[in-house]
Amino acid sequence: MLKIYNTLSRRKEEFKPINPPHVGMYVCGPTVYGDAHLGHARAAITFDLLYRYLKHLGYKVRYVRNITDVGHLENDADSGEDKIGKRARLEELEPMEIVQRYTNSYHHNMEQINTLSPDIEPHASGHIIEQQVFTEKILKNGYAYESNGSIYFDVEKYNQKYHYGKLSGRKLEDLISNTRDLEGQEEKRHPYDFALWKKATPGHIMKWPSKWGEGYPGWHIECSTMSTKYLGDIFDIHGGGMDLLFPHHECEIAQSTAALGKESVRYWMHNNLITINGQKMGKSLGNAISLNEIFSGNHRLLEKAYSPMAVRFFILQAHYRSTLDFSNRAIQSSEKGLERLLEGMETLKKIKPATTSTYNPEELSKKCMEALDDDLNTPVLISHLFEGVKQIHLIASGKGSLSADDLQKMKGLYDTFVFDILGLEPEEKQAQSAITEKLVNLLLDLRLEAKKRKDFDTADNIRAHLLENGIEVKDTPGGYEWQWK
RNA sequence: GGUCGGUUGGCCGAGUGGUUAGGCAACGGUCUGCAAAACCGUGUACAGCGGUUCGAAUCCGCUACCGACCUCCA
Repeated sequence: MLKIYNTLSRRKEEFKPINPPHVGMYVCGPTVYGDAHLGHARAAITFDLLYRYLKHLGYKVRYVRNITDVGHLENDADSGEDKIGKRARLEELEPMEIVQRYTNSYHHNMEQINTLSPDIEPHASGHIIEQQVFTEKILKNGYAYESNGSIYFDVEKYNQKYHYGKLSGRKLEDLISNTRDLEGQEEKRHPYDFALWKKATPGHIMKWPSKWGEGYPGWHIECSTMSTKYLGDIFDIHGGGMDLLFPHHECEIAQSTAALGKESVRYWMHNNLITINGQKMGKSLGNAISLNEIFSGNHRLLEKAYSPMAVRFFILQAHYRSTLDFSNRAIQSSEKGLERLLEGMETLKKIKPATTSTYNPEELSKKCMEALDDDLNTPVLISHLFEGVKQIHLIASGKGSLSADDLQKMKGLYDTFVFDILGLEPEEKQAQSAITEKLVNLLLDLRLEAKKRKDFDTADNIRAHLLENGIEVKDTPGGYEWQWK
């Protein structure tokens, strides 16, 4: 039975869909004004894992992940400007050109790390009207007010009936004393009120007409609007990064509750952040490593390039609710661990069935399921898979055996957990043309003959040269194996 | 300042009242012409101080340190 940690209750809860076998799942996607970084990968992989596992359990999942392509307010010296618009001016591009470029780039990266596409990927810019309608509902219910062409959410009014801060564990009184003074807040009744619709300043390039004048939607309204549009007023799971918990998700709850009179989300799930040298990685901190940089090794903090699968495995080796500290050393150990796991699966393929079994794959399978059922505990799952690899080697070296039936189960288990659920895939080996293969085999045949003559100088020479060219040779009794390194 | 979370062996990272997490690295051995791979074996880990308990890394309290959120962020 699957248990997931619900941020709302701060404990693990049994997962019960509202309308089984259907599951609705909404995840906050990227704001497309820059390349995706490690943090985007972690969120995407966390919820990809959940998506894959729910499907494995037989649920019919609708996975919705948005693309934020409407500029949000940026709070720096150029306050009032939005990110996408600012980027567009710098690069002298149409805002939608920026959006398209980074959306494409995001999709490409997500494909590289082997995440499945969401079933629906709504764009905020394609739902301006819905967001206006949603805002009107909140206005009509009396939880928002118009001020100088902008619409703000009335947090205090809301808090009289509901609890603003229930998700992040805050009280309004605390918020009152802790809200920073920001520019341009005279329009708001209270500093913690937030915009549902913002009037466009003259220089603002991304804007749409509305009954309140030219403007653009507020920071949080797109998620309330699009999640309920595609998943219904009440749906099962809402996910996102820990950093979105407040204020973003808190505001979402307030908006949806104010508009619909009920809470939309049953289970709130948050993945933790990736740190670099113990510090949060973030664009604003300038220490974010983009996925393109990781895959190319082109970043001052990187000793070398790391493959998409090394990144995926690295992320899965930590529990999604723990911070994960990135370092060359840490990801290199994951890289090697993944190799060992995949090689174990190759070894498994070569095992010949026996009449009896010394190992029970079903117990392993059970333990793996239990790990996932326990709030997606992938590190424990992976540790079980490594235990299994130990058994595979034992059996392959003749110190154990598997019946044909158990062998089949073992293979099925690994395919299911490693490929289908963890979403790992064998590294792409260097393209092997038939002619290369023949030449390598020819060299190794010659080496074998040299070895028979006890001409070890020649044999070692061939092996060393092949290794220089990325080919690793392993001797076997009376023969050899080789692979691209 | 407020709120929340963390501190596990050389590194990463699970666990959470009594039993080996796991990976990487290291060391010894088997195998090998030598390697590689594989296998076998090896680590007196739970920030500090008190308390509860037959028993605590795990519960409680205090202290120290680190981090996150409170501002756009995965």
